[in-house]
Amino acid sequence: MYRETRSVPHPTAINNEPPAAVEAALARLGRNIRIARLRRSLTQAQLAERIGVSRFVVAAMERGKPSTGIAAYVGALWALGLLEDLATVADPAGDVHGTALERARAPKRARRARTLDDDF
Amino acid sequence: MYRETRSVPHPTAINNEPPAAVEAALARLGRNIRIARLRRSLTQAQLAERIGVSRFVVAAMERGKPSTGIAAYVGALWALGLLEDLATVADPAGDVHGTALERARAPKRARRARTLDDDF
DNA sequence: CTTGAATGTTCGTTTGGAGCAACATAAAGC
DNA sequence: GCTTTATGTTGCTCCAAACGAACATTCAAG
Repeated sequence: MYRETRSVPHPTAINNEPPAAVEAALARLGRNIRIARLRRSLTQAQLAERIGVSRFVVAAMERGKPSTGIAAYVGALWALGLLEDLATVADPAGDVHGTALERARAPKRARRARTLDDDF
Repeated sequence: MYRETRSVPHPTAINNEPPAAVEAALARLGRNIRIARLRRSLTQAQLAERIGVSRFVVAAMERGKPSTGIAAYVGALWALGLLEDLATVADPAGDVHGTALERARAPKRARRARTLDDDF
């Protein structure tokens, strides 16, 4: 019997009540996208057309809506010529924890690390 | 009549067939998240629990699935201690187009810019 | 090598996201 | 001021994302 994770139907927690830090990050990202759009004198509808979604999705993104698909966000960055900014996100080269702690390992699967490495 | 945007039922284009650049960016982001997770010796299920989703969502993210909600991705960065990497994305301060071309404007709404500024 | 755990994969069910419409509001430009 | 147009908001329909379960596969550690 084997509980995969927990028992939630579909109302995903992360979408309904994201951690404050996540919510703040999304809000800022949305604001940034909005500013970039306005600087380029694009309407929500125009940006939406370039991305291939409705204007409501653009509006939702600019409010930092958590449940909107990531493709819309990345598509917006792409349409605004800001896609390169994503390259540094979670980049292994800049991952302090990684480069410092790993040092010659590259496991393809995780393994129980019940050591004192419980960094949380 | 008033056509808001165009007539697509729901199978959003951006999710089904993202531009190659977008697809590549998502694939890389997924790989980066996976590497960061493995470096921290976390299983997909463990990371999923921290985020508040099922392990399948984590697996989907690591494959760069476009239609997965952005909250899951940002939540993963958060759970991995990499949230700060998002701060620079679409940051107005680093937006070349903006800082150079704007120079003293902050419109709250877009307006027809039919000039030769059609940067696309 | 053996074994157990992590990951991949598929299926059915449920719920919410995305599209569209219609209208309200507000700001930009005259 | 007035007009135009971008943006906000609500309600509806439809489809896919997320869940859970069960099983196959593949790696890691002993």
